[in-house]
Amino acid sequence: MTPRKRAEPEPVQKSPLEEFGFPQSGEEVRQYIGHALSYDQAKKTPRWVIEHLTKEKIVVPVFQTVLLNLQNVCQQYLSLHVGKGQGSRRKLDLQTCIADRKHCRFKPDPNIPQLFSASNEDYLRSGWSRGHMAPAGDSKYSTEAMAETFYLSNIVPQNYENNAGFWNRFEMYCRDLTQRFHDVWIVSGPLPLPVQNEDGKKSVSYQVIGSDDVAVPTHLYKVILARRKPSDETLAGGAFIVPNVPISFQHQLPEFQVPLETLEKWSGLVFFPQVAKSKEVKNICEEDTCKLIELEEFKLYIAGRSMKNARSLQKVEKIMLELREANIKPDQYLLELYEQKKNELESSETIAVRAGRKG
DNA sequence: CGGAATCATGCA
DNA sequence: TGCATGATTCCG
Repeated sequence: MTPRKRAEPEPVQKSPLEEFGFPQSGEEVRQYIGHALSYDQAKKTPRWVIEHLTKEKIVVPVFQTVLLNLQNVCQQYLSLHVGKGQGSRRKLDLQTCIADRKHCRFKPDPNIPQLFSASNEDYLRSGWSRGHMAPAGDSKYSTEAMAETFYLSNIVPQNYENNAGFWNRFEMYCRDLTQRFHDVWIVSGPLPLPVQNEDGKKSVSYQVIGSDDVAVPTHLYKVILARRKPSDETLAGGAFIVPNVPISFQHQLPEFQVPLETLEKWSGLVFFPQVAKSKEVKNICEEDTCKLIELEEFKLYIAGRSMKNARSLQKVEKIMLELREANIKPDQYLLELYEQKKNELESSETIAVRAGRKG
C-alpha cells in the first residue's frame, strides 16, 4: 500500500533551467552572476548567454545564484516608450539603479585560463567594438553584476554602428518586454554563418582579431521566451538572427526573425528543450509588437542623457541646436532637463566668479 | 543606451 | 617605470 502523500508545502518556484531546460551545448555550463554562459575557448567568445528579466521582486534562482531582476531597474527608462503621455519618463531611482558603466572596465574573465581568453589589446584599433552579449544595462541593480558583464567572456567583436544602433534598440525592446510580460528569458550569442562562394561551394569564413585570434561573428542571435503570468501555460517566443553590420533605423525586428529550428540548426544548440513538449509558444511579434524604437525617439533619449551629463552652458546649447538641426522637437521631459541644467550651470558659474573675485 | 580615445592621477 | 583607475571628450 503506497503511503498517502502529505500535503506538500508551497512549491518552490522552478528555475528556468528546470522548467524549460537550457541550451544543450555539451560544454560546461558555468555559473555566472546574473548570467549563465558557455564560453568557446577556441573562438575566445561566448557561445551563448542567458538572462532572466522579470518584474517580480523575488528573482528566480539558478545554480544557487540569482538571475536578472528588473523590478526596480530604471523605471525611468522602462517607461520611456511605453507611455507617450505626461509622466512617461520618471526620475531615475538611485536606490535601485546603483550601477554605472562609468565605473566599469572591460577585462579578461578571471575564471577563464589566460591561454583561452581574449584580451583588450585584441580589440584595440581592430576596427571592431566590444559588444556585450548580456547587456550592461540589464544589470543596473548591482555594481558587481554589471562589472562582470564587462568580462571579455561576455564580449564579441561587434560592428560599431550595429552595437550602438540596431542591437542597442533590440536590447531596449527586450527590457521593455518586462512591462508587458511577467517573465522574459533571453539567450544571446555570436554566430558564424556559411556563405556561398563564386564557385558555388559554401564555406564558413570569419575574421579573427588580435594576437589571440578572437573570432568576429558574421551574425548575432537572440532567442526570446516570455510569459504574461507565472501561471500561464502559453508562452510567447521568437528567434532572431542579426548580421554583424550597420543596420539603419529603417529596419525593424521582424525582418530578422527566423524559425527557432533554423537557428538551432545553424548554432548547434537546442534552446529551452523542455518547452516544445509541454507548452504552446506563440510568436512574440504577434503577441507583442517587436517594434523597435524610432530614430526621433532614440535621439531624444540620447539628448536627455547628454543633457544630464552636460558640464557647460555651451554643451547644453549644442545639444538643443543639434536637435533643431535634425528637425526634432524636444519633448516636455527634455525641456525640463534643459531648464534645470541651465539653472544649475548658471548658478555654479556665478559662484565660480565670486570665488574668483575673492581669490 | 551603446561605444571609443586621450590625458591625468595614484600606487607599487 | 609600468600598470590600474578616473575624468573628460567625442561619436551613433
